[in-house]
Amino acid sequence: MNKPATIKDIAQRLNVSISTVSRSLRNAPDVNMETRQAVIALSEELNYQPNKLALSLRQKQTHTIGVIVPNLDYVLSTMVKGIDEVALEAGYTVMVCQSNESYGREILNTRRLLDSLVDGFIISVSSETKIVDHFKKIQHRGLPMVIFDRVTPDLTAPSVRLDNEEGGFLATEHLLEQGYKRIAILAGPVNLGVSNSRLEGYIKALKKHKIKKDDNLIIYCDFNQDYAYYATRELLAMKKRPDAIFTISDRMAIGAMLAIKEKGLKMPHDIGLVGFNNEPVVSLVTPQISSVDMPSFELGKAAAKLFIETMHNNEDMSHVEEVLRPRLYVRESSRRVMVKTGKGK
Amino acid sequence: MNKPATIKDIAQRLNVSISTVSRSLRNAPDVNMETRQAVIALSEELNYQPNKLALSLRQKQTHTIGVIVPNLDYVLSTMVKGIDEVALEAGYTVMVCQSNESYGREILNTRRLLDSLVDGFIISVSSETKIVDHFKKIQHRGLPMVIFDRVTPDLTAPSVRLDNEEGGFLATEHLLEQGYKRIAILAGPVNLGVSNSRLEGYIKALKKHKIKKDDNLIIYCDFNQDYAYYATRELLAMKKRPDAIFTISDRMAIGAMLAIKEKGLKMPHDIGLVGFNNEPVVSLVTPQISSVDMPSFELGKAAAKLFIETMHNNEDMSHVEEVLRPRLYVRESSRRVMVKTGKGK
DNA sequence: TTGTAGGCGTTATCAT
DNA sequence: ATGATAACGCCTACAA
Repeated sequence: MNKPATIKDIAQRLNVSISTVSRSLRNAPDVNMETRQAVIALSEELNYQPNKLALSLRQKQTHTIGVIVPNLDYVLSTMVKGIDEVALEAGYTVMVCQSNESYGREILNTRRLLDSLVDGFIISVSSETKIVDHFKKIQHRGLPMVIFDRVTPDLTAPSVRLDNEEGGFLATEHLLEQGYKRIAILAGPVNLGVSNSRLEGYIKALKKHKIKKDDNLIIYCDFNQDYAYYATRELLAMKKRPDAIFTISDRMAIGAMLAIKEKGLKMPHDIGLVGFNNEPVVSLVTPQISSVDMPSFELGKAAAKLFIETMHNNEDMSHVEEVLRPRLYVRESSRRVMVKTGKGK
Repeated sequence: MNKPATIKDIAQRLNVSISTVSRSLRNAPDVNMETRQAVIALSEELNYQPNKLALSLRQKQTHTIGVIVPNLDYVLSTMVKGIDEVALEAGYTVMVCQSNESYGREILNTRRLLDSLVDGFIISVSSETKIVDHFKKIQHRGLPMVIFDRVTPDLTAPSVRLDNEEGGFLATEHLLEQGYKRIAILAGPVNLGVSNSRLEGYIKALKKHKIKKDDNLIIYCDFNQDYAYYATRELLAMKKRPDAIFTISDRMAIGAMLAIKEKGLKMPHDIGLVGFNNEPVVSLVTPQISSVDMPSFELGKAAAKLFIETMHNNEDMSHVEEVLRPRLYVRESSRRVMVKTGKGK
């Protein structure tokens, strides 16, 4: 039940004024060595910790970063870990809110964090979000904000993301090089930036290899194992079925895999499969699934670093755009011929 | 750049005193209808939000709960989601810190959260933690604290956990009923409570079925896929190798599975396997792995509810112990004969 | 070198 | 019904 000590307590016990104590504790210039030492000694004895609320109230910063993420699955929780690491290092505390991919929830979270007087935001946008006024409100308040992973063109803010187009390109070109001809793509929700970019990469690779795009092989579906399963079933029921599938997430790759197995097709012989994210699960299933690696931890760290910079930098950083390069991990699900890229992790 | 409005702003614009505004906003009894309405109207127009720092400073509560977890893997992040849900509902904000299974980091997190003046704690203990003085400090401050999932006998605090012994019992008895005779267990780290309890359940089941315990079949190892893999290799190299393995986590079950496959043994025919937690991954691998379900989300919610109760309740709740019952999901890795328990999820 | 006083935004007590 | 004022814990001119 012992209440934390305050500078007032220390001042009283030492018969000095509050300001002297305050000064001593923050080693201000004008203060007698002896009094200072006495203050420090006593403050340590009493286990003095400055009251953060009072501090924050006074200096109008909470040293807290509001982080909003659509969920806490493997990839995002790894990113958050990266953010946490860097933020802690820089003396910031992180407050994480999940929007559960819900637009309404995201607005709520933004408001809550704004009410909590966080010093700024690090954000990954929910898949449901089309209007971003709630985020603009943040900027309108003059608070720094960094977007990561899922960026959106509607927001002018510093951002960190993977080169998703490159990722889509890598995956698709790999399949082409393995001799697959009719490559389908399970792209994510239509409005989501990452989906589009990965799709762009897919199209680019086809173009480069002079394969003409077949819209029947481009399936938009939710970031979801079940959807991917059903979508794949339909793909495999086509007269001219695809001989390879690129899914823009591993979760979807799993769904596709289940449908492929159910149909009795063998990977990589009958059909090739490549996922995205390189989550641990891809090397646990049989066959192991090739996947484009998402450097989650690094990306999280980069986002936090960029935030700190934005924070300490008066210049306008809103056009800074950090792009990490993806790498493909080739595994059993798509390896038919000699391997050209990295293997395992 | 528009700074948030304060009651002072409102007071000035309305030519009334600060206290009148304050009263109007918190519909206190003594206040004129007209002035109140004027205040409310303006406060809405200015989008007034009370400053949480000032509030907290004044009333000495932050409405924030500090949550410390060893990691944010599937199980724990689901639990945190449960905590979050209930806390939000009750008007609390949650601050999550990961200890990364590190004792030192846990101490650091405790201190940070204490410094942040959280109103209390919801904690799951790191596997490395043997001394719990840092947690006792919390109680010493008079702050409520609830332990969940990984409880420890050294701490007298309200807790929520799974009946781990029952879980161990269920898994083991199931294997026995499937006709397995030599059942090995990959128990976790020795000091960890959950490990011991699940092991207790295992032993209890053996006793009940008059099988004598063989210490060579009890392997203590880290909560870790690789360790489990190597441990299983050794088990399978024994002269009289086990014909079933119960691992106290799914991660470990995966490790065991890899070793089993490598050895060329078939599940469930040659050897049975049961895991713990019932993570989604167990039904993605081949064969699908039987597992004791951990109701993570529910457990998280229960922990938060218990916290809120403890908070609002003056009585001593430190001996309240909520225990959730586990349930076994039988899958391919251990189903040899007629099924008696639930299937799928 | 040290102390006094005002303020951060809010609520609560006491007058008016 | 309303207003002044002190207080929460801290910092910082300014005064001494």
